[in-house]
Amino acid sequence: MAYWLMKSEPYKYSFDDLLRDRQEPWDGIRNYQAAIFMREMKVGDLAFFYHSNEGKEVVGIMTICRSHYPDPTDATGKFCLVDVSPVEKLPHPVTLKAIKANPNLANMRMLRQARLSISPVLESEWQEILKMSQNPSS
DNA sequence: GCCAACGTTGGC
DNA sequence: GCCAACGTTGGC
Repeated sequence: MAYWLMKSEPYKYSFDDLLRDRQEPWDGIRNYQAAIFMREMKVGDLAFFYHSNEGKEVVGIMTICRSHYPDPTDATGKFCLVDVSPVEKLPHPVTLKAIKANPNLANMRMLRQARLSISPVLESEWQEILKMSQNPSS
C-alpha cells in the first residue's frame, strides 16, 4: 500500500467538504507528474489532505476509493482523476512550518517540489506526521 | 528541439 | 498582493 499527499485550497474544497460528501472525484488536475502519480494509486491507498494557501497544514486522512479514470472536466482527454473518501480528521493539524522544522521530513517530496499538488509520501514520513498530529504544532 | 513568453501555484 | 518557482505553449 502506498501513501500520498494531495493539496486543495480549502475555500475551493476543504476536508470538511469531503467529510460531508463522503466521496469525491479529485478533478481538475492538469499537471503531468501529478497525473502519473494518480495512475499509480490503488484502491485502499491512503493520502493526507493538505490545505494550501489558507492554513498550510495537513488536516486529515483520506483513502483512494476508485482508481484512475479519464477526467470528464478535461476536454483534451489527457488527464485522469481518482475518487477519494475521508478516513478521519487529524487530532491536530500539522502545519507546513512544523514539517519544515522537522529534520526527519527534510526530504519530503512536497518540500522539494512545492508546486506539485499530488506527491508520494514515504511510510516513515507518514508515521512521523501521524505522530506530530497527536500534539498541537506551534 | 529550443527557448521566450506566458500562466499558475502557493508561500510569504 | 507580490513574486519566485516552474510547468506549458507555441513560434521558429
